[in-house]
Amino acid sequence: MSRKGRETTDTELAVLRQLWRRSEATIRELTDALYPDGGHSHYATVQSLLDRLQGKGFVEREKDGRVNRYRASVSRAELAGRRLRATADALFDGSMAPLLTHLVDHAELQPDEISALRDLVDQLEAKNSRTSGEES
Amino acid sequence: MSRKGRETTDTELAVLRQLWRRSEATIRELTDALYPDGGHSHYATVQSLLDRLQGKGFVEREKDGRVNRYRASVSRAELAGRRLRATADALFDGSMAPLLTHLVDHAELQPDEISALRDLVDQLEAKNSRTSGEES
DNA sequence: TTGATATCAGGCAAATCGCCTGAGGAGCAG
DNA sequence: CTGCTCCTCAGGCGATTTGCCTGATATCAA
Repeated sequence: MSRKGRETTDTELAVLRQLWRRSEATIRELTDALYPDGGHSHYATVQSLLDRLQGKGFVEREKDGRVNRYRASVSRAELAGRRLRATADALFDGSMAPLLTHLVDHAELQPDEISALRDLVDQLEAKNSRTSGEES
Repeated sequence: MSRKGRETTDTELAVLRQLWRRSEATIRELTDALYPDGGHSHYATVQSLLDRLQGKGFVEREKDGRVNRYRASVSRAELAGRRLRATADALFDGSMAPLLTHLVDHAELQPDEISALRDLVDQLEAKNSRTSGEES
């Protein structure tokens, strides 16, 4: 126990972002993307970030010849889910409903997003009425 | 800029929680609630937490005779909004919609919560069609 | 060999966090 | 007054985190 700080820091997240859009990358590629003029030290910085991400289980490493290839082992959506749950736990005793309400009120959705949301609610309602009173 | 760590730590949040349910409290009351067997040192700990919360603008202090009375100057919902926005910024370039979708899919809502959500969507749709194409 | 590159081990300064000590002031009982 | 209790404030401490960096080693090609 004792994850003290955040789950991921901003710089770690910057690395993850790159991995998400590439699905796989070497340290060199990541360094070039994040620090276009970076030298040896920035390379090592990225490596540190990757090490820590790996320690947190957010990144996987695979040797490809002489170089290491990294890929994200957690998706953007998963991370979002973790953060949402963390927020719900911290502020609403684990209940997600207040977050939902807040989002609907403040998300400034586009019309198409609203109708997409409506569809989701419809599906949810249908599924729920079908399985009401039964276990999964 | 550069808020490095979290916006509030867990212990700071514990203090805030107490303030939310009391609306006002002295350090003594907070200490008794958070550290039932706490002595002078825990008292000072709570004071430190309050100082930092005040520095972040989350708490206000008011002298009442000899003692200080503290109250939260940020609501639970506001803090939730901040965290949601931070998550949206970090993971979805500021867009709230993906969070909403994720929640609807994973929050395991109760039937009454679903219908409440439907009502919210209805209102949103109505308001949106009324003001479409105009500024506020 | 020389040079470029990749990897690892380890460390560093700054900041944060939770906690704590110590000094001093105000109030009250004896 | 002398104690005693309670509150406040200033300041610091050790542990940890964070982003960055140095230096050494290994592997390849020219």
